[in-house]
Formats: sequence, C-alpha cells, structure tokens
Amino acid sequence: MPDLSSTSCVILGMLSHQARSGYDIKQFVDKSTRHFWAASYGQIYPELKRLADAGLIEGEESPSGERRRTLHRLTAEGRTALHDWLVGGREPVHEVRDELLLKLFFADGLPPEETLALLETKRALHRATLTQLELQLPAARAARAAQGLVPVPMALDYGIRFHRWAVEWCAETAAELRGEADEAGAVARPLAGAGTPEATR
Amino acid sequence: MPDLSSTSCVILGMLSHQARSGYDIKQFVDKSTRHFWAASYGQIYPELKRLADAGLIEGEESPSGERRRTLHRLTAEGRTALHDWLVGGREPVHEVRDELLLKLFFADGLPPEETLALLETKRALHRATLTQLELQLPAARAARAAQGLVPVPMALDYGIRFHRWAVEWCAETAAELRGEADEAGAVARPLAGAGTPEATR
DNA sequence: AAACTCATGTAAGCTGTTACATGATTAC
DNA sequence: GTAATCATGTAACAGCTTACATGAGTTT
Repeated sequence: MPDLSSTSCVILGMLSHQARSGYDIKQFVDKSTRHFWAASYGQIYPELKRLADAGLIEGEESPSGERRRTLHRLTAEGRTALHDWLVGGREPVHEVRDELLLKLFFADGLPPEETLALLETKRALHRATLTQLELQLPAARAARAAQGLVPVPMALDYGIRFHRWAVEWCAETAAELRGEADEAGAVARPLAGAGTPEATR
Repeated sequence: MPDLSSTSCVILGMLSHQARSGYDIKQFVDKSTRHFWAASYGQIYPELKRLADAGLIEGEESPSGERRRTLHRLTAEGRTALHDWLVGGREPVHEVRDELLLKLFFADGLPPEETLALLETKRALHRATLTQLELQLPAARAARAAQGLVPVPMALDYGIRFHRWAVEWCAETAAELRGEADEAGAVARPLAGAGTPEATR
C-alpha cells in the first residue's frame, strides 16, 4: 500500500461515517476542516479515482433522475488504511502561511497607525472566522450526540478557542502599542517570557 | 509594477535592514519567519533574479577569497514596493495545514488511548517549537534595541504565546478525555461557547 | 583527509488552485 | 425563464519542496 497523502486521508475520513459524492465531500470540507485542511475539486475528483483504483473506496451509481451521481464508500482495506494513517507515526504536516504576521514582522519602519491598522485587520479576520465556527457548534454537537459520542468536537473546540485567543492577542498588542505611543513608560502587559520562568506542562 | 507575491515580499523585507546573500536570507528565514512563512532555495534564488530584473533590488559582488557571493540590497523602488505591500489592502493569505488536528477530527472511532496519543504528540510538537522560540527572544530583543526600537518583536511574541496556548489546550483536552474515560459525569472544563455569551472585543 | 559550512543554482516533481466546460434539477 | 444549486470533471498554471550538482573555505 503506497503511503497515502494526507489529502487522500481526508477523503477516506469523510467517507468513514457515510457514503458521499465528490460534491458532498467538497461541501463538507468547506464547512468543517477548511480552516486547518482545505481541498478543492481539482484534488478531490482525481483523488477519488486513485483511491478507487487502489481498492480503498468503491463507487455506487445513485443518480437522481437524469443527473448522474456517484456515492463513494470505504472498502475494508480503505477502513484499514484510514486507521493506519490515524495511528501512524510519520512526522505530521504542520504548515502555516500567515501574511499579516509576516507584515507585522517587517512593520518596524511603519508609523504606529499603520501597524495598528494591520493588527485591526488581523483581529477582524480572526473575529469573522470565530463567528463562523461558533455557528457550527450546535450542529456539530448534535451530529456527535446522534452517534452516541461524547459531544466534544475537539477540532472545532480548538478552532473556536484559538481564534478567541488570536482576537485577544491582537487587541492586547494594539492596546500596548497605543500605550507606548502616548506615554513611554508604564508597561500594560509584560512581554512574553519576561517573568515566566518556564510555563511548561 | 506587477503585483508581488508574498514570497517576494519576504525577500524584500529581509533586505530592508541589511544587504544579504541568498544563503543569508535562507538562514534568517529559517530562524525567524519559518513558523509562519517558510522559503526554500528553490524559491529564493530565482526570485532574487526576478526582483533584480524588476529593478527592486541590486546585487553587489562581495566574494571571500575565491568563493563568490552576491550581496543584495533594496533599491529605492524596492523600498517603495515593500512599503506598498505592507500597507496594501489586498486579501491577506492565511493558510493552515495541521495534520494532527485533521486526525483529531476523524478520531471518533479510535479508542481513547489512541486519541490521547495524538493529543500528546501535538502537545510535544508545540512544546518543542515553543522552546525554540523562547531561545530566540533575547537575540531578537537585543537586535531591536540596537535599532532604537521598542523591544517588542510582535511576531515572536505571537508565536510564543500561541504555542503556549496550544500546549495548554492539548493538556486540558487530554485531561478532559481521561476524566470522561474514568467517570462519565463531572465535567472538568466547560465546552467552548457553552457559558460564554459572546467573548467579543 | 574527511566532514562540515558557505554559497549558488537548477530540474523534476508534487500539491494545490483557478477557471472553465458541461449538463441536469430546483427555486423564485 | 432565469438564476442558483447539484454534480462531475479537466487543463493550465502557480507555488513550493526535494534532490542534486558544483565548488570553495573551515574545522576536526
């Protein structure tokens, strides 16, 4: 079994609860994993073909009227492959591209108002994502409860708390910057790592 | 001026304080922006050529002995282009690929120990990154102080605090999971969005 | 003398997005 | 009837990584 890319594993995962069409998968990705793992049609359809060729999924024709539609489901091998990936120990992908953070990194020359504008933009973006994620909570919880699972959608919880944190970081950092602009003395918030001897767990 | 990719802007930014070789840029990216914007030689060298062709940077030969070496510096146009990007309002890139979060998303079928293992792996990775970032603090602060700037390297502060947060999230979520495994009753931590009416700012 | 770092570059390939083409069905 | 949604696909391209090639200088 050739090592599966993480993206093929998303597809396997998406099929682990129910049979779905390529279209369904895309819809579901967009309202669930998008913020930490996106996928486009350009990946999904070719990948479905590859997974079928590898025997990890199988398709069933399920047209509605004249409109064709293929529902894909996991085979036994597919379920094994998914499990292997889940518990498999290869170095997990962790990539971030955050252009606003990059701008903040280079913001030295900028007048404070411009830096504040960057912080405000970043804050607004995190705030918007947060709102979106919070809207997903009830449905996600219901879906889990329906399956008799403890209603803690971990990834969603992570997303909500993270963006909450990020919104606050932007606000605090902006406040600090404004404070410095006014009077160069009183420090509102100690710098990261300043007094903390080691915040380890 | 053809819209610059964020990656070409990293390079401009890297040259804004001092002239650097392609090699220098790579080194510096690796120990500074890597966690939110990486770059490889395969991007850097071709991009340096393109930026030079566009007149945004210029190179100066500065060999050490027989070993050739080109130091690149910003031209006036380059400095303008950098500034335009910094304050420019086009939709900023924000992409995340977090394989462990993806696994947690699909962890339903897994026995609790396996999920705990995933959480522990994620915790360890964030912890490692955190340690690395904390080591950078003194140098980063010194560099900023030397330029007469307020010693708050924002992007670094963000990184340190974020990974600190992530380490804690993993620990708390794991604790919660262990709690549920033991006795299905007392909830240690309220779920995200449970009691909080709107943690807006 | 071997191994490592400095230094520049390129080619192959993988991953992923965008944009388009096609056509049926449903909602307004 | 027309716009939106359902549904499948592909081709072109952009972006990035990996691996390699090359060679000089430095450290052990």
